[in-house]
Amino acid sequence: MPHNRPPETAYAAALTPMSAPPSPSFQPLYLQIKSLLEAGLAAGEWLPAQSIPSEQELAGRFGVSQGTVRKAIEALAADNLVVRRQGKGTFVATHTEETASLVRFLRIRRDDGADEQPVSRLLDVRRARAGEAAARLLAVKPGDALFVLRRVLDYGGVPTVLDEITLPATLFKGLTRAKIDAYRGSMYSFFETQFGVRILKAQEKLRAIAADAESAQILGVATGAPLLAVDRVTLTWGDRPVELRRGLCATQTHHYLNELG
Amino acid sequence: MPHNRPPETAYAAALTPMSAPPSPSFQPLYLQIKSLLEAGLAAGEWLPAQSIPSEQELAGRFGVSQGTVRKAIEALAADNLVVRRQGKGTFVATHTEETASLVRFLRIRRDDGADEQPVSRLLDVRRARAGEAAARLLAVKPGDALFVLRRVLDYGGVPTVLDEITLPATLFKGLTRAKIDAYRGSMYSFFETQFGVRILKAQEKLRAIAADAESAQILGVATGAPLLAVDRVTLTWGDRPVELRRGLCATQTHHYLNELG
DNA sequence: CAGTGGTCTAGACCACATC
DNA sequence: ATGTGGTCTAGACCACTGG
Repeated sequence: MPHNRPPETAYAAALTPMSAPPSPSFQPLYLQIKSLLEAGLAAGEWLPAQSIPSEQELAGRFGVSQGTVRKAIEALAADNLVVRRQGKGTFVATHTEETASLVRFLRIRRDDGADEQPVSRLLDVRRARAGEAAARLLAVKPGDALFVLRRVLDYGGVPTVLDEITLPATLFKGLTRAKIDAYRGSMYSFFETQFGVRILKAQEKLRAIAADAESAQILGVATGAPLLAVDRVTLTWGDRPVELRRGLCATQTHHYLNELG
Repeated sequence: MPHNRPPETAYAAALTPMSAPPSPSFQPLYLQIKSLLEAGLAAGEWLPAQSIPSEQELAGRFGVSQGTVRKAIEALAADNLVVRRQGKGTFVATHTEETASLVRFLRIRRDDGADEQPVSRLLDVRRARAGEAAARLLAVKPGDALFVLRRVLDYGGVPTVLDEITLPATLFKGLTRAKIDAYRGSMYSFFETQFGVRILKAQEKLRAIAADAESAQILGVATGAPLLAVDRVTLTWGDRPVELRRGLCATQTHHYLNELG
């Protein structure tokens, strides 16, 4: 079998094998293929929970060996973009039907280690306009329309986390309190299925602050009591920010868990 | 080349290829080899910063192909146990001369994003005996000898983190204040080079607490001010705990950064 | 130059899921 | 029986390092 086969699709024409003349921005084949697959995923070519083509199929399409496609897909799986299932196929990752979603994006745990699922209680949904800070973090213009919703997470009936969630209105057109109340499932599953907004990663900054009167009342602590403030920026494809979230956590019986590898 | 070659060393005799009769606790060859290499690392067969044998060498020693050894080593590298350097070899990971160490195990950052290296100031070193809680977390017996040291991390000259570090005396024989003061480098580099204690991973639990009088005075905040409390259990080979650490962080100008993948 | 890890290919066979 | 991903092998060539 000759090493240089003819390109079989438009894809293959864009690929640069390692044997090509050296270039300052060279990428190995499998990373180029990973990027192509990532672009397809971002473009919605394959939807969450659907399977992507088999390794054989992709190898033929790209004009490379199965092993090279495998390395690309393994890299996607390492980034939590797809899930591989032996005997079945490779599937686009989703926040629905995924227990990992709660573990991945909700780090609050009971002190005794028991894994207790919180119950979410929506307080209010309002419209607002982006201030300077929010606009910068969300990559929108100051004055752009936003949704701001607040909710409480009850752990074993005890209010423990007060979340204020800020969303750009353009990405969440038609969001209403009724829709949120009607939805069964996690917030990010809601974003994904109802608005096509795929949450991929997030950055959190943690601080200790003193509770203001309102937060204290909602969380059942004294005004001025120390609270764990978790400021999250949530990202989708291309590291575009799509959510701002401030969580205030009462840490008398619960804590924020982090594993350092 | 025949598929079934004779075992070349005692290692190879212990390996179970996939073609063997199915067993309840089967592991693929590359994971078995990973375990063997991990055992060698834990036993100190290759010391930090030294190189391990080449892929070819190991493939011969284990009686498997180079590709299988490669997968084992790649898994070790993903666990931060070794570092691969093209053209040079594969090296045992170390906390010295490693900028990643600070990034990996110290998550406090300045709010403005500038990466400022903290300066460590040792307050005191004392001997103590393990209470119930410390004994359980450190897997020692209550009453066992401990070292407890306290230090302050100054960021830009401003005291920001107050650490209380608890160590089992058996693992850190001969630890004195003078030795710590004399050492240039990170705490974990100190453990590694002076006591042969290799820090591999850690688990942190974060809470917001009110500053007691002494901590407040050291950190330059008011008594009762909210502080971020970071309770860390640090682990070495075999997930054996070797350090307990409580960090109290003033989060007026700094925060604890966490990336959720 | 030789030796190392990094990429890529080709093909065999195994384990699992579905029909 | 078929198709999927998972393991393993063998060998080629590339890229980087150092003598």
